[in-house]
Amino acid sequence: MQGLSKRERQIMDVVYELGEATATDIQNRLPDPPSNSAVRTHLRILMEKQHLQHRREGKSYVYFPTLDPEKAKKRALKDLIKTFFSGSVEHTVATLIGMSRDELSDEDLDRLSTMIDQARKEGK
Amino acid sequence: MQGLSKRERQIMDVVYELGEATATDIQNRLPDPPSNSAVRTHLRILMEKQHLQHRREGKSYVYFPTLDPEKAKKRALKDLIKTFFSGSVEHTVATLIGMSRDELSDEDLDRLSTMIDQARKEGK
DNA sequence: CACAAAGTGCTAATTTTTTAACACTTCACC
DNA sequence: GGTGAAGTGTTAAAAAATTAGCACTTTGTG
Repeated sequence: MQGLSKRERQIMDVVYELGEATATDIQNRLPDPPSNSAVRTHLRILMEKQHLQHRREGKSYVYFPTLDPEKAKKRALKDLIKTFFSGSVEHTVATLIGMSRDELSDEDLDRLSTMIDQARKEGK
Repeated sequence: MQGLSKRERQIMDVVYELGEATATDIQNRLPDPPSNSAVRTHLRILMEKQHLQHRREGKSYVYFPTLDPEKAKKRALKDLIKTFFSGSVEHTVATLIGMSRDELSDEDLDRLSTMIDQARKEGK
């Protein structure tokens, strides 16, 4: 009962991806979707565990993460870097750029260069 | 029985982090460590599921991932970017640099600049 | 080659997760 | 304010994951 089960993890991932979502939204995006009722049971438990909040919207509830999205992103990145990149940010960025040369336009690369220059200045 | 259970995921993460590991190595690094015997049962299942291989070394087996580490890294990054960054590599790199200015030396940043320049040339 | 130490695999029981049924609530509309 | 469609919460059964016990195997050493 500690941490998140596999299904719970999947649901949190959907919520993070969408930003916020109803039970039905989630059901539609879950792999091997269970009944709507089953999804709602998970949502209730995720509320108890404080991973989700909800607000009413018309007839239904809209669920969204308790943790600030920025923090969630950073945390996910940090964990991944620890597991797969021996904690090396540089190695991670290198892989990222290497694996997606196709997807990055010259403008994207320019913006990244600028960001790095700025980091250098601010770091000093 | 499809995909990885939570424990199995934890074990795979330890193996990726260490590169290769014995049952005891893994037991020592697992949160709420179960018996050595329990760990070994998971390892056997992960072999059946083709996520791990092993070789004998002295008395014990040393386990390592079936999937090429490079591919594993890229895959993990891709999933995370989809879930947390709407698929945007640029946004991911930006967050990465932003969140770890402290950890990156000027030399690291120089190397990253060079990498980006190179990506720009090769992309054309 | 007999022994002890360290390691292994199988099995079956326990615990956790996952599920859907069903009765209840909310809302729009006539 | 009655009706139906859409949504909700609770509960308990079913399925999956997790665990440790124990008998077996391997290896090094006298």
